[in-house]
Amino acid sequence: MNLKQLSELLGLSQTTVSRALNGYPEVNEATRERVLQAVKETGYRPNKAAQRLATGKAGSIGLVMPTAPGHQSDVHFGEFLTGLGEEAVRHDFHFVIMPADPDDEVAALRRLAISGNVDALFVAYMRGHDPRLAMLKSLSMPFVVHGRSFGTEPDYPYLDIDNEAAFYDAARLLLQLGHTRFALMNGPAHLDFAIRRRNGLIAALGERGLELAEDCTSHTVMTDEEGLVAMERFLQLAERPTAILCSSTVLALGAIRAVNQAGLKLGEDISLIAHDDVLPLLKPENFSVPLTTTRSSLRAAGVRIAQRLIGTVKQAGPFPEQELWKTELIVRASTGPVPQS
Amino acid sequence: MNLKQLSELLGLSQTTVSRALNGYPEVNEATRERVLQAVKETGYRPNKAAQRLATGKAGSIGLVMPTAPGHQSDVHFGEFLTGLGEEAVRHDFHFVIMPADPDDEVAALRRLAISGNVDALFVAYMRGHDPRLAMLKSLSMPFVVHGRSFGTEPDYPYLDIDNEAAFYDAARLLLQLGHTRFALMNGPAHLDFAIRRRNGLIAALGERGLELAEDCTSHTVMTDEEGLVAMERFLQLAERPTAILCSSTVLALGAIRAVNQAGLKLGEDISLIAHDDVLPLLKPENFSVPLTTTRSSLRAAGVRIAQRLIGTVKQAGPFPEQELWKTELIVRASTGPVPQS
DNA sequence: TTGCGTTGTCAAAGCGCTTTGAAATTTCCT
DNA sequence: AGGAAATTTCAAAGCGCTTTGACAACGCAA
Repeated sequence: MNLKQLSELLGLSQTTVSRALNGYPEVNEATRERVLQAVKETGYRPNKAAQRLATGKAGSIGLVMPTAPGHQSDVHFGEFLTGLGEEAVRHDFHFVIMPADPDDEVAALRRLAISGNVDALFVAYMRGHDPRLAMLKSLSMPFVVHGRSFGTEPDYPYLDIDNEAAFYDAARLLLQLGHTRFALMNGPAHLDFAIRRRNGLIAALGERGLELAEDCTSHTVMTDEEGLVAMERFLQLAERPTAILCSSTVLALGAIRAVNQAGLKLGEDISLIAHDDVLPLLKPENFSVPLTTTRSSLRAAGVRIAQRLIGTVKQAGPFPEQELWKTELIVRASTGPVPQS
Repeated sequence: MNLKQLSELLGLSQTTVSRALNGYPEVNEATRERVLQAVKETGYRPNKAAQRLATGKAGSIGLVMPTAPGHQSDVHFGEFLTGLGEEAVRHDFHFVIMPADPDDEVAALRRLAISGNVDALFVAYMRGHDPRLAMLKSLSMPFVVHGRSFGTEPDYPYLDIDNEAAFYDAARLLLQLGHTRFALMNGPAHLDFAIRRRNGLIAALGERGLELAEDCTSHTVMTDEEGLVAMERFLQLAERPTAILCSSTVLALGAIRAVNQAGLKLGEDISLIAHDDVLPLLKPENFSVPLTTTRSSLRAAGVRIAQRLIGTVKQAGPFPEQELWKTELIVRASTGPVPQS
């Protein structure tokens, strides 16, 4: 069933039916009723591809999903997608997801944009000096970035959390508790959030004349295995750190296993603060020793970015171009005063 | 840059250029070279919507993502998607994801199909007597179901794991260890896998003249909180169960917390077997007491389903219509002989 | 009655691609 | 050399929709 058939059925022209459907004013109310009724009866749905071709709009936002045979799937991605979806469903928008090798992200993004399948782009996993930004700007397609790109002029639309402040504040808390030996379990070194969190920690330490030792820093993908390995390394150091900052509750999971296996007590021998993306699977309050965290909901960020993206496509703007969300520092039992020894 | 412009640039007709691009034989090799060269230089990409409109194929597979403001995001969904993506990227396919309220899945699926945006559909979260099957069959669009629908003639294309055998085997193991008091922590009662796993357990118990008590069964969404609550309830029973079957490692996470809080020892006081979807986040071997599991990789299932779906669209078939994968029973430390008491 | 502004409807063009059927060109065989 | 066959290219139609610009039909004032 297509427009033509429907209009023939009704004895109207395609134009009129199309207008009736799309809420144009220049059509008789009675006619509109009749059309709507027919749509209900026939179950007619406009062909999206044709609509897209005719209008240039498709009601969809595009994103690239990094994936590869060996590539670990990332819970953060799923959680974020849920947030996007929550908003998208309200506007009858959908997603076009292009899976791509992580090395191929720039090209994949370009393909997605040029394909003419999407109205707007969402970009995540930002890196320092991210090459995608220049490409995106040249594209004249709306986009919003989750995160920022360290070292690039921040003149693009983004939503980010204040990673630097988060870890600065977290470090300050631990400093006030008397800790002086810090370690950082971070995400991959080239990612923007990792850079900023590290800077936040270094800034706080610097104020007390302290430094972050090289061997007390780990940059890895954020899995619990890597957390375990990193923590085991820290624990074998001559000058064992007593305060750990951790970029993810996933990493913390492994780290805590290492602490337990070493027979140490979290919150007493070792204090740990992790960043909490509010993953439904990993609630800091449910850890055997509830975790002190810097918190910001990934899902909420997804909702907000979808709002901005969809709003822009629908010209419902204007939206703020840059948003920087504060994180919450939530103190639980995994932090305590520095142990006497 | 579109086909017309490109063809004018080359002094060829659109037809020839199109044919050159799509690998048709009736075009001179030299001409093809020239076209390919021009494409490289201009960065021309065919408009997908137009292609879709003209051919009826779009190189995309559609799926519905259940989502709602209160709705917990589901790790399993993300993991599965990764699997699909891993295969899709090899064929330059993408996904069209339609977020939809869980109550609206049938309608959402129909919208997605009729929209003309997708070549094939993937369907998950199957229920007993699932109403989507009849709709799908009437649609004349390829689809593959992950799971099955209990109570419906299995004449549709699916890939499922043998849930019944999995829990039957798991129960047998525990029976051999002397356990007689069983409990089941299952997923939502209307879901197909939950029905079959329960049946598997009941069958194994039946062979020994045992029954599964009503108050030793819980059907909940699979979060660690629900696992905790369910296990707490089991532990307060007069005739406390000693053998637990658990439909997810996520549930197990909560269950184990309850066991620990009650001062009991997993693998001694309580034996537990969980089904393991091989979530990267939740490795059974990394639990403080490594978990005995029935295992089947969700991601691998995703890859396989994508193969079948894409193969069908590309007419690369034939593919088996029905596949039933065996699960592995992997014994670790969370199971032990029934405690003497 | 004529003339004018509204209102409701329509035919036709166009979005960018594929594909059909025919035409132009080249190649081959006798 | 002449004609058939094979190769290469093309013009035009069509996919299903939106939108422009024109055209009836109507009511109403003059």
